[in-house]
Amino acid sequence: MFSKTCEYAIRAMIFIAQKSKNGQKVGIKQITEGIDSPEHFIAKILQDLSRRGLVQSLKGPNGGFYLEDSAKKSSLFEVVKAIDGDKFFTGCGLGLKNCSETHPCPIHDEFKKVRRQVQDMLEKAKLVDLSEALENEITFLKRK
Amino acid sequence: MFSKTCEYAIRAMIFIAQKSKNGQKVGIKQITEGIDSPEHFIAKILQDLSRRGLVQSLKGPNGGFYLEDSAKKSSLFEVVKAIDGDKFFTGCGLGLKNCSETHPCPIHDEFKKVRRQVQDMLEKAKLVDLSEALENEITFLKRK
DNA sequence: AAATTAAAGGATAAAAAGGTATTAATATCT
DNA sequence: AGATATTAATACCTTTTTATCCTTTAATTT
Repeated sequence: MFSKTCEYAIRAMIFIAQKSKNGQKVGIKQITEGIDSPEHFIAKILQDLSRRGLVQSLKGPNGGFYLEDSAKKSSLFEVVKAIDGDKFFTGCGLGLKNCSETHPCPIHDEFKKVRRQVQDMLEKAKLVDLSEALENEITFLKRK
Repeated sequence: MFSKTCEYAIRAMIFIAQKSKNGQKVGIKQITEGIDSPEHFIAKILQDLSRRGLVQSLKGPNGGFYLEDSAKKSSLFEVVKAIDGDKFFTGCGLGLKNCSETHPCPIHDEFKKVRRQVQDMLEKAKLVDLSEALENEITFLKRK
């Protein structure tokens, strides 16, 4: 469903959300450790998300990644769009260029329903809430 | 959602279903033409599906691909599983190895719902029905 | 000034997508 | 029956995209 890059991005964002309470920041190494991902790869992904303003960062000692309050309110939908683009949410399920309402592909209507549901699910998934569930150990990103 | 290979596979299978009425067969070139796909690539995909018994083929003059009655009843779910595997339908949405009911990832439950819906949609999508809609020009695989 | 940490850019590896050439099977035509 | 034409199967090669790694630079604190 998502690219590997996107899976890492989602995991990292939820992790950062969890760790960045009252102004705390979290470094690449901790993130790598916390979500079990390749260090340099996640660094590059976060640079990307940082440029787009989805995550904040600070260099230097005690620097790291963190989320402003406004960023904590963002949803997985924004993360997914930033990394994987919106092809899934707007394009044809069978990859046809000229698929449309008036010229639909064989799975046009059904696919539309499904992707609407995916989008709903992602929009409802706010980083604040996800990180809270993580904090309360209702959900997990790593082996116990 | 699906790999490009899988998109081609689905398009090809629906096209073959449409063309293989009363024992007729359809060659690679026609398929390529009919679904707008790279010739040799689709050939390779069909070999794969043929080995798995999802499509039938015959070499030689007037040879080509066709579907037995039983194969026409198969659904897109089987096609997708044959090409992309069942990772999407069984694996974790965030790519976690050890995600489970008792140790769920942050989107575990929601993802389960979505993928259940995708599977339902694919299981209901039988090749016979899809090819009929195509025949009646209710749906399309190519530019008009 | 020194130490720390992210940013940036590129190098390498692996996987997916697409292409080429050869071989095997089958029908048709002598 | 045998030769020929046709068509899918097989094996291998190239390109493109995705994923991963490494090295250097820039910013910030102490």
